[in-house]
Amino acid sequence: MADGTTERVRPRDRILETAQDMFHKHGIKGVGVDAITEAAGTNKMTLYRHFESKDDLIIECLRATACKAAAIWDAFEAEYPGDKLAQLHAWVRKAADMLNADSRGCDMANAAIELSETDHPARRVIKELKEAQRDRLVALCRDAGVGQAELLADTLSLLLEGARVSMQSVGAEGPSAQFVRMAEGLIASFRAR
Amino acid sequence: MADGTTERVRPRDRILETAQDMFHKHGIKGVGVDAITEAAGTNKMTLYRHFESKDDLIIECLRATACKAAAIWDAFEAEYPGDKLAQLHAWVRKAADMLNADSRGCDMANAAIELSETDHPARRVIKELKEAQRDRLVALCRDAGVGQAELLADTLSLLLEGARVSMQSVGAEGPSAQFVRMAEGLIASFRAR
DNA sequence: CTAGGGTGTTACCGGTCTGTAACTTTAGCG
DNA sequence: CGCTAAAGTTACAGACCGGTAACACCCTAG
Repeated sequence: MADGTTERVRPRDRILETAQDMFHKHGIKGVGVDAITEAAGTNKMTLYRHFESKDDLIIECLRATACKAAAIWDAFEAEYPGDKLAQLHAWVRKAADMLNADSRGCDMANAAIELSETDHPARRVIKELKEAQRDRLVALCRDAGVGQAELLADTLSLLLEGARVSMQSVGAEGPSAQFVRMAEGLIASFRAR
Repeated sequence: MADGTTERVRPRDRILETAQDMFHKHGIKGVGVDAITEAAGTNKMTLYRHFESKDDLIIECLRATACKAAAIWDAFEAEYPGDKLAQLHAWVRKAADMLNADSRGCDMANAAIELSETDHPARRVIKELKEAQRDRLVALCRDAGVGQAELLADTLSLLLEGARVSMQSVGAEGPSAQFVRMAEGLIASFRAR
């Protein structure tokens, strides 16, 4: 009780934060609600008072991580106000940094793979959030003055998605090591047109 | 013998085939050994007489799918003997075909994501098999007369890997729809250098 | 025909999972 | 202070999981 961190934050927020972390590290099907509540310093009943089900918790976690990702995007605009091309390069750099710092990839993509049931409630949420991120990257490419902005944005998307999954199957020394070179080369190539 | 109507496939092979299919469709953690044996028309005891554990079965399934993938590669050489550039384009076409025909992506990548335990026995197998595929694609690019063959091969790898996972999170109308255009554009770009 | 190995069947073990019920304790607040 | 709502505790239900034991069967090789 001396440490205020576990006491100050509401149980719901502690559960959400802990669940995000554990889902990310061990996968959704790799962690049970008991483990989450224990790590969050609470209990199962409290979890089920705040979330309808584990699926509901999963969805809330995905929304929360997407929210954090959006904050990172906002930071680009704050760092290079108006300079969309600089923001695009910052996006590449940030993506590479996150690749190096964490080898578990994208929570939404991982969830889509784990939750193979086509009617899983999290699927439509994943699609929504991913489409929003795609729209944002397309807008960034377009505003950076790139012709064929959609194609560049989609190519960068696939490259990053591929790098994140390649990281997990062959490690950091695999193809993902060249991500920055690939991305920068693509941007230069599209701008030259 | 020579009785084609009742093709008696050995239980081990039936189990292996069925497990590959079910792991692919529902994920590794999404299907139990009971479901596999039932679908294979046998029982759990027989499975454990042929495989040490579920983990062992997983590994054998991955090896089997990698073997099938290798056969597809061999088909390229058979179809365009000696013409490595044609084989590379065939690789792109085949990859796109498989993307359209099946939305569950690569078994090895999916397994790497599902089996988040860093010391899981399947992990080293996945890495081996993926590295072999990478080597093969690098060799194909090099023999096709492309400068910077490694970089092209790695870029194509990431694009395909990304397309397969994007397919599962945002669907076929997402960025993965442009895979062929991206890949062909890249090959042309690398060859022009 | 017989022996034996591969196979099928049933039952079971110990553990884990999501989710719920009933009750007690705590914390905030007028 | 006392009231109330939130949170903690314990126990449990019902299903599923990977894995094993014991035993009956059947097909074929010798």
